[in-house]
Amino acid sequence: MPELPDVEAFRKVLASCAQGRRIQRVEVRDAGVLHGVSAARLRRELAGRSFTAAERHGKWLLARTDDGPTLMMHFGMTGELVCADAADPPDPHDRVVFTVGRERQLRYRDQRKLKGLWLADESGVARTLDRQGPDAMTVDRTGFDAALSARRGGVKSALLDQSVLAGLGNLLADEILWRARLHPARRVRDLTDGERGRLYRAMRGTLRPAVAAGHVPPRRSWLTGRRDDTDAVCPRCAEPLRRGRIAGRGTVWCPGCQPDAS
DNA sequence: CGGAGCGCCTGGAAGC
DNA sequence: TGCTTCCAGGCGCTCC
Repeated sequence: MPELPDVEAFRKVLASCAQGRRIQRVEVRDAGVLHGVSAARLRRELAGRSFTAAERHGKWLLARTDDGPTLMMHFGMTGELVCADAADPPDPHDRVVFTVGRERQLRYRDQRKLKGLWLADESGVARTLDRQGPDAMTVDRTGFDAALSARRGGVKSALLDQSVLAGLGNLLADEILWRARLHPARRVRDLTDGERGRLYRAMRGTLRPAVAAGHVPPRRSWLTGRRDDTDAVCPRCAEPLRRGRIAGRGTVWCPGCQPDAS
C-alpha cells in the first residue's frame, strides 16, 4: 500500500508528532522489523536525542536526530506511522514505539514486516539513497526523460523500478499509465516524445491530488476506484477493464484507452 | 540488461 | 464448519 503519497503523509506525521521533541523511550515490541541494529543499540543511540528534520525520498522516510544517527524507515506493503497518546492501547502490529516529549508516541506499525527500520550514519544514508532514482514528486521533465532514457524494457516495469524513479508503486503505475493512455507493456524506447510528455504530465497530475489526500484516492473517476469491482469498466470509456500480470505484478488497464503494444 | 520466479511475513478471502 | 491454498499496494536476490 504505502507509495509516495502515503510516505509523504507519514513524513508529516513524523514532523508534527515528533520533530523537535526529545526521545524519552524506545520500545521494541518486535525486533523482526530491525535491520542491522539490535534493540539495545537502537535504544542507546536514540534515547535522549531529539528528532530534527523529517525527510522523504521515494518510499524512504528519514528521521534525523541532533548529532546522532538517522532513523530510516521503509513501510513495505502494510507499514504505517502513527502518532498516538501514550495512554492509547497498543495495536497488535505496533512494532516499535518511540515516546517523545511528555506522553506522545510515534508508532511504527506494520502487519507483515516486509521492511522496517534501519539506523544509519551519513554514509549509510547516502549508500541507500544512491540506489534510488530521482523522486517522482520533484523530478522535472528533463530529469524524467533522462531517467527513462537508459531503459529498454516495458514502461510499467520502468515506472516500478525505484532505481529509475523513486516513489511509484503498483497502484500509481497503473493509474498513471491509464491517465496517459499508454499500454503498460509498451517498450520505453518506442515511446514518442509526445507520449513521454503525456506520461510525465499524467504522473504529476496523479501525484498532486494523491499527495494531498495522503494516499491514492479510490475515486470512481480514477482507475484505482474501479479495480476492485467485479465487472470493472473504464471510468472514461466504459470498456471492460483488463487484468493481467505485467512486470510480474497484478495489472489493470483499459483495452480501449490503452491500445496494445504491437 | 530485462524480466520471471521465489522468498520474506501475515491474514483475509476463496476453494474444497 | 474447518482446513488448505491463494493472493496482496514492496523489494532483493537468483537464474535464464
